[in-house]
Amino acid sequence: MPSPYFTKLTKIMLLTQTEENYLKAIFKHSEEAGKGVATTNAIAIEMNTAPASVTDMLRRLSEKKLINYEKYKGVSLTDSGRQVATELIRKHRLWECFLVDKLDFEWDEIHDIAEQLEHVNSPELIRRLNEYLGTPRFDPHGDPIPDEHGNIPEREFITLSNLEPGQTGELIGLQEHPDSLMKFLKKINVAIGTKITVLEYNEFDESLYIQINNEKKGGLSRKVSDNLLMKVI
Amino acid sequence: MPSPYFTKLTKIMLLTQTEENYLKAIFKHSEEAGKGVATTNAIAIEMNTAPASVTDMLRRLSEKKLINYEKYKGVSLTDSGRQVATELIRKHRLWECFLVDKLDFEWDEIHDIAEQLEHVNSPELIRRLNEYLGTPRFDPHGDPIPDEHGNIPEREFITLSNLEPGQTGELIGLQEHPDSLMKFLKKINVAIGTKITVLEYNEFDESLYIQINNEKKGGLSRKVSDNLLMKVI
DNA sequence: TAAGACTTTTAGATTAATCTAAAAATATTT
DNA sequence: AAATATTTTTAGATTAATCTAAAAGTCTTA
Repeated sequence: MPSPYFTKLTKIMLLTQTEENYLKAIFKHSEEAGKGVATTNAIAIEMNTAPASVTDMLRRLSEKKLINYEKYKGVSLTDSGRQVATELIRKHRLWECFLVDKLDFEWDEIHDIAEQLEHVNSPELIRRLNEYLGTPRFDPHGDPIPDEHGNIPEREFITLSNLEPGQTGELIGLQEHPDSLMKFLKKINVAIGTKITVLEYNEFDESLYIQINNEKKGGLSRKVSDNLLMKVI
Repeated sequence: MPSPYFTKLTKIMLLTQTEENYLKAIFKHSEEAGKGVATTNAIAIEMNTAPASVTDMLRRLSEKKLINYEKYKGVSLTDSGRQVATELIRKHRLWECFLVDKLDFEWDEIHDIAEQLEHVNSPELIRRLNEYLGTPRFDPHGDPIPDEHGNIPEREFITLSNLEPGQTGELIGLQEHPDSLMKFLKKINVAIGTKITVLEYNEFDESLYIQINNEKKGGLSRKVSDNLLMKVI
């Protein structure tokens, strides 16, 4: 309707998967990382490309007004860039819920599949998927799922490494979730929701002696306990 | 394991989405259409590209041994090309089942979404999705779903236009399913499984006077009745 | 603060997928 | 079987996304 009266042109810009992935990488290394801006190098490492390729893409994303970019000064997302990024994260995490809740995948098997599914473009699909899953707020790794407006639920947590001997907490998420960590946790029977009691703190290597769900006891390295996000109970 | 003893190198060739779409188009215009070979022009129309682009792609698919191609002679799928094509069709139709059965989409809303989902690459995902859906043999349009080996269930049918007055049939599929046809059928309350009785044949324009599910009566053009695949009951 | 180290950008190529225009091959019709 | 029409291929460009090598900018540290 070419009328002079319409006020808001919600331009639906079709992005390539690559562009989408760059926006996610920028989100991760600026806002999510707590820094204001992402650096070219960080993005290159995240995307597994040469820094020169990143510079090139930054120029293009900047032209499309998805990022704020000044040469040599790092990069941050504009409002519309942030909207795209959080929508992708929302889609990724909803699909992860689907894979675990409905198709019985395990939490260490879903990332690569969700990485593909997140690029499927259909707002109605996501609306219905979200409803079908019961509007989950967290994904199978405990990561918060942004809502339609890009608001991300806050989690209050303390890392297991910061619990005092005697305290018990419930696992609500992971700081990072590399495959190796998830496989290890599976082996010792720790998952989202598991209760862990700190029995002893070992000063020498900063490891913990813990009890899992009031049953098995065992040791846990500092590196692992740093990655476990707990709610004290 | 670089051993001289392994015999079968199941080369998993990663194809681009575009290449995959060409293979589907070739399948549609050769085997599925009952012809031996697909022509450059037919593929160009199907893919919405210039014939020159098709020629280019044919050269590349031929190099990858996915098609049999001789200049000016048309093109057919090799065994591995056919395997890729039927897997795509399988994925497409399983996703369509998911969209309708689980997310309550209607049959005229699912094609474009399934067109994207079919390119997600994860055999395990499809294995589980198929199981989750109860191993359906036909999709929401009544189209047969190829099995893992590319075997396509046969349907026996007669078009509604070939039923005699007095005969009743059940709708089991559509010859083609453009949006306009599906929307029309929705409006007159005809869907897969609907029973249709032919009451009269109108010689002048070859239209039919029919009764739907022993209730409403109405007329149907030849063009529509040619597209309705029925099982006589 | 100047030298060296590191980061980032520029320059120039490459590949996949596309286009238009023109040439070549095949098919159809008189 | 010529002439004409249609289909298909070739030739030469273009765009997105990537690369390597080299130049430019910024940071760190001696």
